[in-house]
Amino acid sequence: MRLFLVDDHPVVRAGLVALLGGEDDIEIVGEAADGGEALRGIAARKPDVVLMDLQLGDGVDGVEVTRRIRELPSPPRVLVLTTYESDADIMRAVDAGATGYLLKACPPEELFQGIRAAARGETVLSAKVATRMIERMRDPGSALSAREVEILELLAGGAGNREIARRLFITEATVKTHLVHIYGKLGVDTRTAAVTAAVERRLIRLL
Amino acid sequence: MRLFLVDDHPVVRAGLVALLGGEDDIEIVGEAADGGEALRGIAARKPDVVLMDLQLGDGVDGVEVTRRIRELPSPPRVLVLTTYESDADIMRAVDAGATGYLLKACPPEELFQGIRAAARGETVLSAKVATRMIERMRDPGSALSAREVEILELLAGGAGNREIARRLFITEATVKTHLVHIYGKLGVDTRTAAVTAAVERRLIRLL
DNA sequence: CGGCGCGTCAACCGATCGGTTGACCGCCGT
DNA sequence: ACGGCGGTCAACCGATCGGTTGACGCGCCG
Repeated sequence: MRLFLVDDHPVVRAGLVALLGGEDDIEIVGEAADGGEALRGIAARKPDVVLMDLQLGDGVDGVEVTRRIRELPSPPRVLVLTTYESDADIMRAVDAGATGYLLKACPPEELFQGIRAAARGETVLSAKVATRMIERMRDPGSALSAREVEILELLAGGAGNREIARRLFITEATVKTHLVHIYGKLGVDTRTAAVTAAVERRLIRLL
Repeated sequence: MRLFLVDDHPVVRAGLVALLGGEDDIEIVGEAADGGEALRGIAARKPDVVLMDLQLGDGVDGVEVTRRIRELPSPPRVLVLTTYESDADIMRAVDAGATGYLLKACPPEELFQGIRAAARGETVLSAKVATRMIERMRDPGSALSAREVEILELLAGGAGNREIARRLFITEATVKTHLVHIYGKLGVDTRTAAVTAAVERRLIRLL
């Protein structure tokens, strides 16, 4: 099987090469440190599976690169191998066409099996990632409404209830009602915690 | 020179072993995936330099492990090798006694030279980290103190003044004093705005 | 030596926030 | 047509926060 590596850390690429060198059925046909290199290399080397990090450093998002790869003619499977397990990252990666989602902290054997499974077209998730997903399924009510996200964005800017009310043309009372709902859905109990929780889940974006 | 690796990712450890295997003057005498393993291993193997990741996964902070290592009798140098370059991480690591701070994204050659420099007791910083530090120096007025950053991090977690006080073993009054200073330096006037401002300036990192 | 910045603490005040209860309206799906 | 959900508003209370003033000890640097 032909494998292509995309990771901005030389150390990680070297580690994958070293680890996978012992697996006879896996051949590493190329590496890339950023999105452009990845797309060019993959078009040229025609791998079966791409191992993709989501944090590519140069500001490029691995999710976008994944999407572009999947738009190629007869595209390879893309297996995400990254550090974090935020549900937003997982959802976005799957949405972009990723075949699986593994964590860098997983034991090497899980990685080997995951790559082989991905090559067969199977969906593969790290244990921690899988539990996260089903927890999310179980409570679909935790999705924030558009209005609540709007409130959250102003919240992140440091606005007080009064200012949020003014900017959204509603009363302070309504803002407080929304906040209580947001707290409930995010599992927090202060405005500041709500902001960080929302950022972690990529519900809102800073800057 | 005797080197010890601390990183919770098997892939990264394998990568370091592979990369450093080509350097004749560097011998890897041990590895650890978490804080406890690290302290036991280092006490037993007596390395000259420890390569330390700050994100150790099991909830343990690499900074704390670094501090403990430096409290050992005739401690090894600790060279931090991690993914991020937030001011908070850098300052806390240096404060804990780290000899240097390198980024995983740095070219291997920089890593090799860094390890050798650390063994000689020199302070070594990645280029990006160094620029960050001098930018800080140029405008000391707006630079937050280590203590203030510590407060900011708890703030970002949604902690109230009381909880911050409890966790830092100081009184609520002191926390409020710090907050006023932080507001002044960041040019904001609420706690939530302080968090977003700090994140944007990469003074702290979420998650 | 004398500042100066940092970190610590105290007491106080008004403003704001967190949380609750209860209510009304409009839209959507069964 | 009815129920459910999202969005709106109100009034209330205790808890917390924001901001101020004033104070003390410490280490660093000129």
